[in-house]
Amino acid sequence: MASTLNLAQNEAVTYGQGPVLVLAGAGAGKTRVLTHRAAHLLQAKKLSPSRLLVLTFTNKAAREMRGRLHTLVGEAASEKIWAGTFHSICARLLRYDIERLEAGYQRRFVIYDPNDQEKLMKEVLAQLDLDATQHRPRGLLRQISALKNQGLQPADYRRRDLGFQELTLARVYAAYQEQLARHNALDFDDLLLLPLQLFQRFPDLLQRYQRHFEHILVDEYQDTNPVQFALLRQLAAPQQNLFVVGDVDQSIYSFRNADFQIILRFQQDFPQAAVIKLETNYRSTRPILVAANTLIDHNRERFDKVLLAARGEGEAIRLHSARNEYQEADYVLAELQRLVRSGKYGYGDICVLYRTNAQSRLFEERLVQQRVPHQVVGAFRFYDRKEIKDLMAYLGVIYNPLDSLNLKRILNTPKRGLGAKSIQQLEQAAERDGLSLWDALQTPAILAAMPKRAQQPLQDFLGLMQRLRDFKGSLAELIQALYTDSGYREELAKDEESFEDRDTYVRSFIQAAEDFMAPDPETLLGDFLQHLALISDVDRLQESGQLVRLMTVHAAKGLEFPVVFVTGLEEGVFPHVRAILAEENDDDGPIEEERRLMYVAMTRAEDLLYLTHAQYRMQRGESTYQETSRFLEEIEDHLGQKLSQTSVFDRPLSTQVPTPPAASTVAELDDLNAGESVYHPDFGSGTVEKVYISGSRPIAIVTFPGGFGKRILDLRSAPLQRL
DNA sequence: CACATCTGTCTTTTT
DNA sequence: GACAGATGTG
Repeated sequence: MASTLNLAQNEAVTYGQGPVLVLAGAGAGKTRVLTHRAAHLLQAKKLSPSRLLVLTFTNKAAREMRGRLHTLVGEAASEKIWAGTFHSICARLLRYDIERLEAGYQRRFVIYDPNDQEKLMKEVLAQLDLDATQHRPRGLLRQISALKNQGLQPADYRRRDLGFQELTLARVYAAYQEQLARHNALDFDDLLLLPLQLFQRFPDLLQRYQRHFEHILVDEYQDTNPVQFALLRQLAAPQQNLFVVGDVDQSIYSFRNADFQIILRFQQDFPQAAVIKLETNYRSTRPILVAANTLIDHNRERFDKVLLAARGEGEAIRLHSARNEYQEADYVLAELQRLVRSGKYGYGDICVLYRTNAQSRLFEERLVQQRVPHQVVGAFRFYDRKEIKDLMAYLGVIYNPLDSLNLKRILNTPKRGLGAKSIQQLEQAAERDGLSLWDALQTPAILAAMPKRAQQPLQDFLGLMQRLRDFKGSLAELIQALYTDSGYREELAKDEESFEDRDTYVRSFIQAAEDFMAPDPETLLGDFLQHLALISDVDRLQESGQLVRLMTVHAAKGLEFPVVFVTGLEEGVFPHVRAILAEENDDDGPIEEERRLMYVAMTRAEDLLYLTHAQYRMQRGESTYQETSRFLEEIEDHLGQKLSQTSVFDRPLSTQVPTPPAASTVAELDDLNAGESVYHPDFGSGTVEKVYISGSRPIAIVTFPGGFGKRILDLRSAPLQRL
């Protein structure tokens, strides 16, 4: 077995052939090594660019690598290499050969995102006469995803000895898969699985790709899932010229079936493998690194590795205990404003991290109030906007008429008077005649049988789609045409208040189509739709501009910032409750993953690291007392101040401020009426707008002047006092 | 048929 | 506080 080598970056770059595993800690220059390895192969080894396959974790990473290779090996070569995520590369392969599979997929397939999947699953459940409240669509989809990732097809699974529950799952799985094929749609799992099936069924195809890709480079190898591994292993089989880089301690995607055992097993899977360790961190100052090392050392399952700081001493980590989430946001805002005013840092040097997207709201509100330029990565995505999705649905149907899900979405968008009844009748007719919804629409006899008042709208819709499908012009012109000709723009214009915003979004969507480059005009629409489906949140991180960035820790993987705030360090938030619950059931996996996540968060920081937590936080409409995160305790010795000092006044509100016990609060406020004045410790005094019961909960809507606006408060728990 | 309002449910991370 | 689904109203 090959030995483990401690090499400098440049030696790793030029290291021999055959399988190579580079284990590199955070900030050790993984991306640099990968990029230079690519350049080395292209230049010194005279590898033809199209023979190089680079698999990155995000499309952004691929784009950036191309950019850097640009300067290293020239534009022509960098454009010719195959670089992208597993998903986008697989989609590309499938576009060529998917029709070879018997399931009935066609070249022009579309990709269904989780929203689409859920809609489809609801239809499947209805079709099987299963109650969607009893069989949760999301739960079923998760289980199906797990089966797919074990390589189990519906038929394979059925053959097993199944219990009653599992039998239902087997039926649902089979029906779901059949529906996908009928829609000519793939989900994210299929995107990886179908190429594997193709390779198994058609060895000639596999051989072609094996011969084609002489070298394969993989980034973030610790987050590879078993299906991706199977693909890699097959593609790399003949020469095993596989060069992977990763860090076990940064494996944070197990919920997506990533398995860090794959990186741990590399030497067993490839006995010829050389293992190179890069243990010098060039990113962070010593206090940050020492704390991060201390934290991750609490994990049991890991390779022993300590990061050495190439940079010297720096400022101590700063801890802040806020009373509640509002004051946490205030602190972060005040602090980052102070840093910017000091002149040492710009807004673009600062990043605010949190565990869940829901936490972003307060920070964003404050940033807007204070007019601080910022960008929220993820959260509410541009492509999730209704108007954009509606237009995308049109494009989807134009491209792939079998996409009945999107067809149903646009049949009555904008409103044409085709309600649920008409659509249902159409579906039944299609079902009866074994036609797709689209083909049913093309059948005169079916149309004639529709109710009178649906006739004209249906004719109009058909005419519109016909014109759009025959449209000659650029992609941007097509979208512009469908925007106006469908009457969609007119419908948006009816709401004067929102029209300007929405129209602007649509125009930037059209601009995006205008800017979109595809190698072949023939496949432009397909490429564009694929791009939209596979684009990730960080992919849209704006490169330029001095903007404060807000994102989840997951989204921050691979990024670095001079100043980082890690917020919400509370038991239940970070680490997340789910992990804590698993731990109580003797499963330490999830909590260790949370710890790795914390490790990732901390190691994003170059100079300054802030850790914050709140003692109270609103969760599901209730203000709850939050225990300090265990992660803070684990690194207590390395914090600029002692945790205990701040923990001392971590007292429940009731013992600190003389607030009446909950029961009497409700009793007292029970007869609260609109128009009364109340006092809230966080928002000050306000006026009651409305009092009502929501379900079993007494709710008051209170307006607070002074920037806090309208708040919905649960009277059982809100610390309100009458004035 | 379209829109408004109410009610019950709910733990996260994403290609 | 968000969201989906149900129910009520014009």
